[in-house]
Amino acid sequence: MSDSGDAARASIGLAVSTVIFALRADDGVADPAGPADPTDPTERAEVWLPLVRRIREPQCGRWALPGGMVSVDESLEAAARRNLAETTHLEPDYLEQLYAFGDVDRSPDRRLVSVVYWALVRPDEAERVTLGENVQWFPADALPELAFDHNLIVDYALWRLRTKMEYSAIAHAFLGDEFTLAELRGVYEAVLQKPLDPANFRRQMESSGAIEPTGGVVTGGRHRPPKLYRYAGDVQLVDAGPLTPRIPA
Amino acid sequence: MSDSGDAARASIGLAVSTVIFALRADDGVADPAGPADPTDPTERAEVWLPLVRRIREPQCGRWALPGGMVSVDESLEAAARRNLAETTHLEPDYLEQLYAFGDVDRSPDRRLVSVVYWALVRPDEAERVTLGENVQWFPADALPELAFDHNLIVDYALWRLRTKMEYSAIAHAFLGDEFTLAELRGVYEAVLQKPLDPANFRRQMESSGAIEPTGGVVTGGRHRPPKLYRYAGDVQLVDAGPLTPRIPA
DNA sequence: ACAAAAGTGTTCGGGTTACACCCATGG
DNA sequence: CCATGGGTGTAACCCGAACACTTTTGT
Repeated sequence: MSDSGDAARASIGLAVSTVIFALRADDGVADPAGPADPTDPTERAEVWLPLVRRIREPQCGRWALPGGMVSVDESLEAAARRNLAETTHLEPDYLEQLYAFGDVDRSPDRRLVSVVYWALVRPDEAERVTLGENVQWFPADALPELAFDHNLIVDYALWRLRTKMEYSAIAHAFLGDEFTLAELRGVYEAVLQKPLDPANFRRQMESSGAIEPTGGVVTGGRHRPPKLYRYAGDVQLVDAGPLTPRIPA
Repeated sequence: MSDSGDAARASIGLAVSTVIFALRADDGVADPAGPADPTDPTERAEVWLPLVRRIREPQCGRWALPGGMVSVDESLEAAARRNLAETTHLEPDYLEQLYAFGDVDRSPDRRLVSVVYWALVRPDEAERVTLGENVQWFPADALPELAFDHNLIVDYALWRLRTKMEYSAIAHAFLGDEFTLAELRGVYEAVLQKPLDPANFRRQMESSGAIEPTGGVVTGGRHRPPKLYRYAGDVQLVDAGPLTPRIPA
């Protein structure tokens, strides 16, 4: 944090990028008759993310994480949100810093340091992403070769998502205000890629105090109507940065 | 990660800082009138860190984290190591990125983004720190008012240290190659600030597979000679950055 | 022999896992 | 009445906390 220093005069570019995760059913483009609703998170959902195609050198044509340079008058998170809105029209509820990537040779052009964020968005938010030649969704586990070190970055973000899902309450960022336990369990199963026991899952969630019943139910299914839940306000997200309130000792 | 952009031309300063942790006995130098009661069973080692005094504006005279600007030809971690060596002569074994701090108003001077690292050093390494008017050790839990947002940064680093101590194997970074279980337990007790049951601690460590006996013992104490241990090579540090090998699914 | 710390054994209780079983609804 | 998922009950198991107890040294 000391100022000046000769070496600093040659400027280092400062950029932000964001790994955006959403849950989508594997609708299978090769199977257009497929009945699956891509917005239904309960139907064997998977983790997807939107990428943008680079339209200039270097790495022109390659898919890359959305991002851009940081302005002098905006914070890192503000820069991430601005770039997200500009490139994908997304305004995620959950946005957390992931890591600062700063290897000397990570960009073949000029020296660039990228502070990378990761975001979680709900299906209805994901709908708003303007698709086209330049923006498209990809399944997180089967990405093409991306620009720069972005494959490494996505892998790291995926690891963080899965690790954090096990001890934190971030799953609700994929859901709306009200949800059934089956939907919540579907989020966990999609991210962790393994089936969970419905009975034990219910008890763990209820005893954690993270959720509370709204009183409503969902009718229309060919079975007993499930209760609706909402997240309790005092949910601890744990380590969403230095400003997160800590659990008292 | 896109290039150019008008807003980027006004340069943003990129700095690195490091929070260095070491364990020291509270010798009570700062409190000569009442050095802790030697019979007090709660007395144990504490977490200390070295700070440097700023010798120019802004915030001249205030204590601050060691750090400096990043050169165009060095990675972020290399910049952290270089600044550490220059200001404190430390070359820590354990060095991990903590967070990138980039609020617009965090430095009253010009716009500065700091990528902060945290390091753990052994007592023999800590000895090498050149003390004087400009460098001094402070107990982590009783810091003076530091420059800029460095109090916030240290608090966050402390939280990370204590959180990670509970699920990772970073404690060995405070110790030499060989150590007794009492010494290892002392590290945990100092960082977590609570006594641990020696019997259960032994079993947890032995069953974890993180340590293995060297065969040697320590003679000279007025008691049964304790066995010496070393860390097994395959210790998982967990989330020391994107390049850390992940636990297989 | 005694003190002190190393090291072992055992019990207890809370939490997780596995799975049997009942409930409510649409067809 | 049956199929389907929602929801409850329960026994087995695992693991950490607590603590009594034995071992081995120096004085």
